[in-house]
This record gives sequence, structure tokens and C-alpha cells, in this order.
Amino acid sequence: MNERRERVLRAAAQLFGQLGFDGTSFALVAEKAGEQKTFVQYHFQNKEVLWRAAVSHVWLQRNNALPRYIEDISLQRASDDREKMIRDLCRKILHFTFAHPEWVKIMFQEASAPGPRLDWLVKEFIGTDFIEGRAMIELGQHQGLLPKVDAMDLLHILSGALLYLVSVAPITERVLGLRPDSSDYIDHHVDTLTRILRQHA
Amino acid sequence: MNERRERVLRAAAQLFGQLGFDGTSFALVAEKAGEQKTFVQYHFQNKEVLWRAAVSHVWLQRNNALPRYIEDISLQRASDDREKMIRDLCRKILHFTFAHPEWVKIMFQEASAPGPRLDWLVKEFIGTDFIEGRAMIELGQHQGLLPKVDAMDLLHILSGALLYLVSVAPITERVLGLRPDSSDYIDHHVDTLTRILRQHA
DNA sequence: GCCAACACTATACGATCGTATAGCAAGGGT
DNA sequence: ACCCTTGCTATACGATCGTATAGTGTTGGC
Repeated sequence: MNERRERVLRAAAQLFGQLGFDGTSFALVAEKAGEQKTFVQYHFQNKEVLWRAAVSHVWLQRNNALPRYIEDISLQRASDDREKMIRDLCRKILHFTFAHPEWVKIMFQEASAPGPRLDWLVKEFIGTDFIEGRAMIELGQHQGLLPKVDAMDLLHILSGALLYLVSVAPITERVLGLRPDSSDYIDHHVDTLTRILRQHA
Repeated sequence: MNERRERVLRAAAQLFGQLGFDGTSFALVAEKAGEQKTFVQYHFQNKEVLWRAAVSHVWLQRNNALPRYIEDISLQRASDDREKMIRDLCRKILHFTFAHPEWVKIMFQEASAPGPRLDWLVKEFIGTDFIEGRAMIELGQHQGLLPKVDAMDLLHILSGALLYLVSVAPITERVLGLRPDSSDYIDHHVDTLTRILRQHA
């Protein structure tokens, strides 16, 4: 994979997440990547192509970074280890998402104005995210680690509890004067979340 | 309040929420409002002014629609009634936010690319939202309705559990084929949420 | 009856948008 | 030596962007 090309993809992903599809321009992406507008234009024929390439790149590295914890959890025997593993998974998700918030931002951007791009995104990536997420919740329930409620609702509740934290982090930082992306804050938040869920084992 | 002016504000709020500040243009707002571009430009000297007016309009009607439930809850005696009141509050928040998602979308838009506009938004509206939200949580905890965990964490968890549902609704609809903004879905979701929280009373 | 104030509109400007096309330099096959 | 491909760049085009300004028509004070 060409290095210049990848810098463009990273810049594009950040801008698409921050400014949305319409707010992002070839010139902006090129400037952020330290390249020329025509270079970007050459490698990605038009904006749609650039967007899809950036999104694919983001999801690929997300799926690489968030290993399939499902099998790990299902292999663990002791209940203590398993609860620790869920806590670790939450922490890992938060740490990665704070470092690479593009996937959440892009998802929200497209969901805020549904259209053919969202259709593509769902078909290509998010659809399986939902299914795997639910399977993971059901596994946790089966092992007595999560409350026995509707798995899809619980997936939404947990996803919201985690990702909302990232989305409003700049606001939290301004209001409370704390860095929500710090390890301390993340640990504390995950601790609170698991404490709420624990009682149902 | 002029009626034509308000139609412009409604159109602007929707577009700012869907497309962000950069993605929204005077021409687009005017078209959506059924007015001329110069009419919009006349009443709102520039884009910043239009944005602030639209945001103020949105938050004003949100604060009117979501009555201060705090006093209501604190007045209730019977524990059953109080739990029902929390459930009602969650339902009310979801129903209103599904009908008027602009305030969430605008909040996320600005938080995704922090800048002077987010500073203004926090100072003007969201700052007090945080403080009132925390006070509300603490009241609920004091009355034994919510788990005794860090109030700010719990506020984030609950806010996330509710607002995430709205943000990803178009995705949920595509994946599951359900309408998350229907009363059934909302009731079911709130039911699941309160069931998770109840055990701690 | 006149003029100032006001609500609104028509037109215009430079900048930037996404896109198209022509050109350039280097390399490989023949 | 020749040409064709490949990777990249320079320039250009019409559309739309945010903004500025001049103009129109109505209204109310005097």
C-alpha cells in the first residue's frame, strides 16, 4: 500500500467524520494530507470513491484493532476472569475509539442524513456489526455476565453508554475540565457501568 | 414572531443538524423554507448569526417541551408512582427527540469538530444541561430510584442509552426492519432500561 | 404631499466547489 | 529508436459558495 495514498485516506476519514460528506472538499483533504488536490483526485476519481475508500480503510483498521473477544470470553472458565474480560473489552473499545473516533463520527454523520451512502455503509460494514454485537451480548447473558433482557436493547444501551462518552467528550472536557480520554476517566466510567450490570449475574 | 422567519429557523436547524455548519448553505435553507436566498440573508446577516438563531430556537422549544420533571418527581410520595415517573420521563425524552432530533444532531455535529461554535453552545445551553442533569440523577439516587454510583457517569450512561437510540435509528431501521421511533419500540426500550436499573433501589 | 424608515429583493463579486482534460516525465517491451 | 503505458501535475470550466450593495415598494410621521 502506497504511503502517500494512505496519508490521504487518513486525512479524508478525519475530515469526513468531522465535517460530513458535503463539508469535506478535495482541497481540504489534500491540504491536511500534505498533497496536491490533483493527486487526491487522480487516485480517487470522485468524492464518492474517496469516501468509500476512506470508510473501508477506517473499518478495516478498526476490525483489526478490536480483536474478536467473543471466543476469548467463551473459553474462559472462572467467573472472575470472565467479568474482568468484559471490563477489558469495554476499556479496549473506549481507548481505541478515543484514539480513532472516525468510525463513530462517520457513522453518525451518515445516519444524520440517511441516503444511499448510509445504505452502502450498512450493507458493507454496520450490518454485520449489529449481528456480531447481538451474538456477543447473548453469549454474555448465557454465561450469566449480563442481565437477561432483550439482547438488541442491551446492545443499544451498552453501545450508547460507551460511544456517547466519546461523542460528547469535547463538551465534557469544557464543562467539567476533565479529559474523558484519559485512562483514569475511562476506567472509572467502565467501572460504573459494570457495577450497574453486575447485580444480575 | 414572524411566521416566515420561523419557517426559515426550522429549516436551518434541520439542515445544520443533518449536514453540519459547512455543509449547510443559505440557498439550501431558503429552498427548504420556501423562501428566497436574500430573504434569509436579510433576516440573518451571516451564517454564524443564522446558526445561533436556529440553535437558540431549537433549545428554546426543547426546554419548553421537556418540562422540569425534577420538582414533579420530588413531590411524588409512593415509590411506585416515582418509578413510573422516571419511566415517563425517559419516554417523553425519546418521543420528543425522535420528533425533534435537531438538538442532538447539532450537538454531535459541533462536538465532532470542536471550535468557537461549540464553546458558545456549551456556555449558552449545554453547560446548564449538564448541571441540571446531574442534579436530577442525584435526586433519583437520593430517593432510591437509581443505583448509587457516580452521578456524572450515570448521567452519561443514561443519556447515551437514550440518545444513541435516536442517532442510530436510521441504521436500526435498515438492519432490523423496525421503526425505532414507534411507541412500541420506545416503550420496550425504556422498559429494558428501567429493568436494568431497578434492582438497585 | 413629502420624506424617512423599514421589509424585502435583484444583481453582482471574488472565492471555492467538483470535475474534466491536456500535458509531462519515467520506464519497459519490441 | 520507437511507442505505449503509468503516475502524477497544471490548467481550466461552470456551478455554487458567502457576502456586499444598490434598488424597490410600502408604511407612518409630520
